[in-house]
Amino acid sequence: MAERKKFAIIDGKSVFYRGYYAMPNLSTKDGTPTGGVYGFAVMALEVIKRLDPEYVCVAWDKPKTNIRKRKEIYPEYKAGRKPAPPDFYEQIPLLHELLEAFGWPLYELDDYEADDIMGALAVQAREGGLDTLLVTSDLDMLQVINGNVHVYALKKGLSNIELFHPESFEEKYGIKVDQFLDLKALKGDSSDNIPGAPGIGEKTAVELLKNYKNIDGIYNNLDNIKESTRKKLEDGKDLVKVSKKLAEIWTDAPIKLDLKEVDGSKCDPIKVREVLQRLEFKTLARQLPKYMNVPEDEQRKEARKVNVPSSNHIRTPQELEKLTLPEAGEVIAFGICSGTHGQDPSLLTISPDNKTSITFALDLLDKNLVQNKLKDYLEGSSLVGHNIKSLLQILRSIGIYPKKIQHDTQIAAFLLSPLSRALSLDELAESELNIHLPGLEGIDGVGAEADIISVIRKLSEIQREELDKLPKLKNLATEIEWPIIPILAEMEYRGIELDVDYLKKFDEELKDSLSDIEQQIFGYADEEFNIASPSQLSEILFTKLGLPTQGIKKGKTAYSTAANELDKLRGVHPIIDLITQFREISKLMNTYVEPLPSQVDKNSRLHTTYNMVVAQTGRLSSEKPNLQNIPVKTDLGRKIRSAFVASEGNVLISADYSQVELRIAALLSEDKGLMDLFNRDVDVHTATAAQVYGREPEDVTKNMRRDAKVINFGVMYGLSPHGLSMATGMTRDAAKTFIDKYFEMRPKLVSYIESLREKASTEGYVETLFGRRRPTPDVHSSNFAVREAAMRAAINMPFQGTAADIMKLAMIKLDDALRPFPNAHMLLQIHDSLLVECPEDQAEELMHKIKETMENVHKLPVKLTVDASIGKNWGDL
DNA sequence: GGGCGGTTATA
DNA sequence: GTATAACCGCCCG
Repeated sequence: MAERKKFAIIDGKSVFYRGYYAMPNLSTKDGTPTGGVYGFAVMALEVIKRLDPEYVCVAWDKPKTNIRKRKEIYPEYKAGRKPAPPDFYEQIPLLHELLEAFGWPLYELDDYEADDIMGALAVQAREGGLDTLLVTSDLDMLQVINGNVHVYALKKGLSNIELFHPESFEEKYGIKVDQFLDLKALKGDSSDNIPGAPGIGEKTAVELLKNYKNIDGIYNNLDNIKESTRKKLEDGKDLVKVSKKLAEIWTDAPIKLDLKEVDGSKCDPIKVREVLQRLEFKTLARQLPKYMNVPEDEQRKEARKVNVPSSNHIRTPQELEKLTLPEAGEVIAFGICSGTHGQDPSLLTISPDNKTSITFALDLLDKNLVQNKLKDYLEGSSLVGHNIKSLLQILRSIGIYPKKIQHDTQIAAFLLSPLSRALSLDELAESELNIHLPGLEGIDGVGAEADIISVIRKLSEIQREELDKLPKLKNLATEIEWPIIPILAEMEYRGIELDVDYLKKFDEELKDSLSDIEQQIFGYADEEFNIASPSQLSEILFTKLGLPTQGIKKGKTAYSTAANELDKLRGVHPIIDLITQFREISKLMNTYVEPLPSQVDKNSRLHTTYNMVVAQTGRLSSEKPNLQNIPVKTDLGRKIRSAFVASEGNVLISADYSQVELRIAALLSEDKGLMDLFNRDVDVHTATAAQVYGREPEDVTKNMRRDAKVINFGVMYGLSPHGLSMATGMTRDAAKTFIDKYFEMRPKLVSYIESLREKASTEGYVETLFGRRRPTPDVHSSNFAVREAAMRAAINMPFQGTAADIMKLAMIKLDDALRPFPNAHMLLQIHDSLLVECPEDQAEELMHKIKETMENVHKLPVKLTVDASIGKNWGDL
């Protein structure tokens, strides 16, 4: 027997309403509210995916007229409902567009509520032999359940669905489906303002219905019902009657079910994609039911519309031999490898012009042959690509070292729109070109290369036009971002040597002292527990040992056990110091000592990956492993640094910019006093303290210098008097006086910070000396904390960001300066610090050269100072 | 296995 | 008070 076809009827407004409140703040870039539409789409599609119905439609409550007839029966019906907020209604036209794209008709009728439309359609569907699925967040519909009509009730959350059919209904409520209407008539419904019998709730009503079947049965047996309940039933008799009429779903709405109209296969996938894109529902676009997706061959065709480079696959030496390449010039390229840093390269595609693309099967071909063929061409050309740093790793693995970068679409996307996290090629194809780029996986990699190339080409054209409109940003790209790419690629590829044996021995020592400390902690706690679990630790400290909780921060569940909170308890109980030691050792073991040795290559070298498109300020970040947070502050930590060593015959040179960010604050604000301190080479914190406290520098105490240091840094983090008093332990008043005095001394710095606030508010972004931008949308947040945090980030960005730009520029200059020393290599960048490896006999000369190059990186009105040193390992520096 | 809170390493 | 990455425990699906 053929399965019955399924018909889903969605209660439009109720689902939309639930969605609206589930996603309160969603909006598109231009501020159009979209939360309701999103919530609706997620929930409706979830249901469609689960049920896979052949037919779908949406029933809608027509505004205002829809409840007239029930009001005639009971004027108070649905009274007391608050009007929905304006952005609720604003979204309805968007919902209509989405429904049209889905191919789901929307039915609405004067004088009939959505419930009634659903009821009428359900009856007709049953007569037509369909199974009907009512999708709603309103349990009223339960009364129409029967063997062929089921209800899918959406509950809180976006994918929380409860199915009701006659059996599950009975299980949940303890009565039969056909008693539901009477239940509602008895107990009422506050959301629709249906009265019911006053004083009768769900429990009583269910009990009565179990015993007497229905309302008539109950009223015929009043004598058998206990006094108090009987009284309520008698008094409420009229209201119960009215309630039943109100709650009853009508099935006589003048609507005719037309199967052609509700046929789900009418969906227009291209339009769905367009609408979802306009609404910026990117995740959703990837989670559509299959039939709503544009077929893959269609997607290919579309991608090729951008242009159609003919693709040539080189898989044999003969094919490689025959190939002729044009003159070096601009070339689009991308490559794929299965390892990291270009290891196990499998494929390289280049496109010298918009008519040609050539793909090299690197896994099949001899690397030397490919190198011979391509080296001069690629090293003479300028590259266009998406994440060129990875591409360079692949090229490097076959002995090709291009230096000229024309355009990187990933970095350009980040420069133009740093808030966007969607920077992968397929995401950009989707968002910028409206092209769905099928992944390479699963289709043998063949055929997709031409599409990828054309997407990169089109993207780069668009981005270059955008950059042309922002000359400073364009300059940043060409002078800093593009040239730093091959330098970072080289640094990553080269890696740094790790003394694995040394670390393994260190690990043994740490293990011993950790288990010792652990035992002592268990001794004090008088039980074993997981010290690494903040909740268990908090329980032990504050409940079992009863340590004072006064002044200790509280998290969501327990009192905080963070280091600064435990500090307040030092001396109160010996367990505190032990925990601090336990934390330090386990952190070092778990994050550095144990994982790092397992990540070295066959030459004992560690290779990090620098990311240029994460930090909003333009800093690099380092990952897998992060080599920008190798410990240095504690003695134990420095031992880990000592495991980073120069290779045989070489030494390491460390070169750190001293106080860069504060120097940049001085030059950006043109504060003469601050600039003068740096240009006179004096200790800036001591000098600041001397000025604020009105003393001679030699009379400045350690504490005075410390306070001055806090405020010097604090200014760059956008600090408040409250924050300062917290950090220094001064009273609020003392902090305020201190700050006032400081601001008096640094008038230009103060006005510059004010101008940053202003710029963030009015222009919507702040920028570095070199034109790198950071958008500041949250300075307009209605949430005070969010708004203030955004302001602080905005104030900090030009300082931190300009420092980052300067360091990158220094690396570019240094790359040039080191050219005569082919055995000297930059290894690591740690924001304001560079680590270089070179032969021992060149160290002294190179150290001075590095210092010189970094200090004179750019003509600036404030002197930059670099501290440099030489050693056999990083711990010595 | 993924997401999140809590914690800590660096600049 | 700025900017990150990575660990662990814990809860969920």
